[in-house]
Amino acid sequence: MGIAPSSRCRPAAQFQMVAQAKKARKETSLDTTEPGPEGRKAPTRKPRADSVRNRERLLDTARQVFAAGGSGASLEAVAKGAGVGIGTLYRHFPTREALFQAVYEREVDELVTLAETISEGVDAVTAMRRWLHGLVRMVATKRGMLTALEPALESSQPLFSNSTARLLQAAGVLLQRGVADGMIRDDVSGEDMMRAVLGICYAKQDDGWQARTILLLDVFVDGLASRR
Amino acid sequence: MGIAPSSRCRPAAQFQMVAQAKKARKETSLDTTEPGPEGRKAPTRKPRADSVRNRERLLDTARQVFAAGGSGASLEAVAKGAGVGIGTLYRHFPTREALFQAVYEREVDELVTLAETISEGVDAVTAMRRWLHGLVRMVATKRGMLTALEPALESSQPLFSNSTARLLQAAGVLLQRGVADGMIRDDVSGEDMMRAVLGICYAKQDDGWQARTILLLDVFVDGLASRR
DNA sequence: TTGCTAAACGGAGGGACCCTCCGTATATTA
DNA sequence: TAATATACGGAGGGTCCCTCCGTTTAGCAA
Repeated sequence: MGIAPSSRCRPAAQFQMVAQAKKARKETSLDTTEPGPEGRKAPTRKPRADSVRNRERLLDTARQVFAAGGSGASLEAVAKGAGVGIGTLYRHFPTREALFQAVYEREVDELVTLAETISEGVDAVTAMRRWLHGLVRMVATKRGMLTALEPALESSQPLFSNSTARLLQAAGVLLQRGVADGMIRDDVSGEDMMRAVLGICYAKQDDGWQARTILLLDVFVDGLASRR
Repeated sequence: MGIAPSSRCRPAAQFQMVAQAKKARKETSLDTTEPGPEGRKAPTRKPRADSVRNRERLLDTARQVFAAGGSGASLEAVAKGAGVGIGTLYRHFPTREALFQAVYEREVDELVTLAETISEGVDAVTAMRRWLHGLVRMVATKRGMLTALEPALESSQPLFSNSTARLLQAAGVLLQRGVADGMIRDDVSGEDMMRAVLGICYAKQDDGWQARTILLLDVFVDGLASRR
């Protein structure tokens, strides 16, 4: 019910999370090509098949559950939907954030790809505008996406996740193009911009939502493009 | 954790709230000069002293608790802090929102007053810029304020609260001045603007927060001021 | 003052979730 | 096939939500 679909908060849990966040890390980055900084002692076993399968199921289910119910959706519902115990869910994704991150990594990928392809043969401001329109369209389609992008703005994590960094960088590149051409002011960073953009995207998605949001983003881009 | 300090959501509670929202109304508007549309039958009793006192205490405590912990803060903490039972809290403020609304009505008052006084003798765009800077300063001071303003963007309520309406109107008036002078585009409503502005104000409040936010709002205002 | 009674109080209680812990089950490997 | 490193599941303790109802008390009239 918050400003996003149902979204937000999670009362006092955050205090425990602080303590917990550390021992998380490990399992989350299962796919980052990281053969191990320390030379593995034993020639580690192959990961168990059921583990891999469950992880996949959890991700699939989480995607659906979050899309339907916002980030506030129950983790227990995700576990049940995936047909695994709650313990299994927590083992794979020690924090709520870890799960989000894993689920929506792909969404971010789409955005990054879009940023790369969209700027072909148009001026920087137009490219920026198109990218943001694309972003709105994607957010409109998959309501969970905003939730996923939210952590991109969290400065709490010491060094943000891979996909966050890539997202911010994609924004930064688009900005830079404009700056280089003298079409966009140079005092706004990719992070700044994404904060404003995602902020504008929040809010209840009622009828005219998409059109209004695009208008507001255009206004913002106009502001970016106004030299002063 | 959310984008706001701790903020947001309230898992599944919202379902019950739907059913509950109706019987709320009444007590909340205790101070709106409303002598009663229907002629009172019996010459109603004077409200009990303890009731008035408790209501006041709850508001005071809630102000502090929300400021410290965001809107996600426990209502039970508020009740305990005020030295009353949880039941008493719920009798006075049947929904979480009712409590917010009552607590922050005054904050909105400040904003509205600011909007009225700030536009003395300056052009419309400058007035708008100053008002937004003032808003950021206020948000920075009282962290709970954003939480309070959030419902301003909820289109869920059939007709929004009094203070919400006044806030949006204040924004609208500032906009109109600029439109009349031809300095501000005419296709953005007060509601649109507040959505963008409050959206931009969200996000973790880390060190450079205030300065960055002001920059982003300036960019937005530049966008508003660019005729096209 | 004293009683009466409407109004207000408080907190137990049933639910939903959160996250942890640990005994049990099983996929890999030898 | 046996040994064992891994993974599984869910009970359990905790927080918070909101409702319900027996108890207390402030206003008012006698």
